[in-house]
Amino acid sequence: MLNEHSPTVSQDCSDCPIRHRAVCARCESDELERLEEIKYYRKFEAGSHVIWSGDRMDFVGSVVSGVATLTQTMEDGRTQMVGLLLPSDFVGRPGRDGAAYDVVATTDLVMCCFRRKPFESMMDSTPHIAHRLLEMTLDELDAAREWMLVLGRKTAREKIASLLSIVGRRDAALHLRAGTGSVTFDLPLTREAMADYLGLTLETVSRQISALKRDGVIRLEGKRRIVVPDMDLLMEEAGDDADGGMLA
Amino acid sequence: MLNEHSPTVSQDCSDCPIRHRAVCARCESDELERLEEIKYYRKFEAGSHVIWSGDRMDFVGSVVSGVATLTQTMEDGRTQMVGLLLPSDFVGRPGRDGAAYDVVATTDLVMCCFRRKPFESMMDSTPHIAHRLLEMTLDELDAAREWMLVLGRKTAREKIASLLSIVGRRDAALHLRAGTGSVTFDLPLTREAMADYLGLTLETVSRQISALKRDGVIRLEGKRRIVVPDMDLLMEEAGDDADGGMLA
DNA sequence: TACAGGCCTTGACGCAGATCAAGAGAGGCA
DNA sequence: TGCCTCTCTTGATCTGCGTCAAGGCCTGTA
Repeated sequence: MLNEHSPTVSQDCSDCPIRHRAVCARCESDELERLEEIKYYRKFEAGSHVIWSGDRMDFVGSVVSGVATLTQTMEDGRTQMVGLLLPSDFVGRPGRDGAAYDVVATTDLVMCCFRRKPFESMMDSTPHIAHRLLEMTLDELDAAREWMLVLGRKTAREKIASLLSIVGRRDAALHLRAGTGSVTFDLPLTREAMADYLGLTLETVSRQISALKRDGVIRLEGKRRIVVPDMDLLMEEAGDDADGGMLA
Repeated sequence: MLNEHSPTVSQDCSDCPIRHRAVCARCESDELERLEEIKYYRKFEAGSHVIWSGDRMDFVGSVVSGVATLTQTMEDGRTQMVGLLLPSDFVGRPGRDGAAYDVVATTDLVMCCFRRKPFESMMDSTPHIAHRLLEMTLDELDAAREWMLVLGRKTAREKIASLLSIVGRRDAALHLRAGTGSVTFDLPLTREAMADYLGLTLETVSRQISALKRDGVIRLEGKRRIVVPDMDLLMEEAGDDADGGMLA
């Protein structure tokens, strides 16, 4: 839309990195062929808007690579992130014309898109897609509720630890590594974006990250790469039970 | 379960008060007949648990009348409400064995229940149910995200106003009254439950309600009945645009 | 080499809301 | 009638985080 530099990319579903986690995960090969006919790839540069809140939304799609955020903004400028979109996450709401939130690429982003109307009719005809979408939506609802606990009841330190543990676990799951012991991952968010996620100010985020570093809970390699020597310790700092939250 | 006084109630779907809003809203009469065969009513007394977090969940269902809450509790006792279940709302997660949250009746409650397994197979065979459930889940996700903004970025006064405006609008929608001008409704929550919903303490809730009363934004008839002389004013106090949130 | 613009860190101070504490209503029950 | 319990209100004080402000680091540009 706004971004003129959105070349399309051509790729085959069979070697798609999110083939088994995205909305198409349950599709049989014939269903996949039909999807393949209506899909197209779009690239977004870091910082660009994928969707503007209130705009008409004529496509839905999956994040293939990169990270995007879902944010709400109040009239006076206060903003709250309400979703963090990582590879395999679904964007868009079938059955609704307008977008309810801003979607912004925080890194370079590749999305696998479908025009909304054809996708909606495919949903009606192929239960595997509708079923998978329901499952993913229920997972997102769980994640949102987990986040309500973070926003409503956790301290600033616990909030930071919660964010790191969630991203760490998602990253571990994506790369099929164990979600315990030492974990290293990129956190592709500015301090301000983290603050918007956690309902904090960027100064408080900075202070608490420094404190966790000082206490040996995390190490930084550069500004954005996080090393967690002991994932269990981090989760304890997050105030979660040892068996963690309910992210898929 | 815990409540020994759970007599079943017999009722016909055709004069069910939530017939056109619940998970069965889209069902044709033959589908309704099949649902009617596997449904049963349960009553819960105010204060009793409908479901305990972590327990095996062998039924799903709809709230027919009354109010229930969905809450999470941390090990040290901090609790956050993550859902407010009003008539027509769906309880339970098809495809998952264990309950993720506590469900507690805050008033006397009537639920229309289905055993989980039969319901799941009906979902597979009747797309109207699965489709409606997806739609309701997407609405709930929107409501949860709306609530994340409330929890993360709003002041105590705005939080109270937001809660009142959401319950007021839901109540107006249920009784098919206009959602503007003067509105009166029951708020069947204790100050503590409101605090758990809003990420506040009960003292702050009490103080802010007194302040809104003092400023003429609301009036109380008894402790639980709220009169909102001007719904637009309340929504302004909530920090929402005049056209409000996105609750269905 | 110098300068500008992002992004991040750290310090000082203030305030919204938490905490601690006391007491008032309003049933329910003997 | 009196007592108990549950819920709510209000006051006094404390504190975690926000706000304001200054400066450091890194990258890109000339």
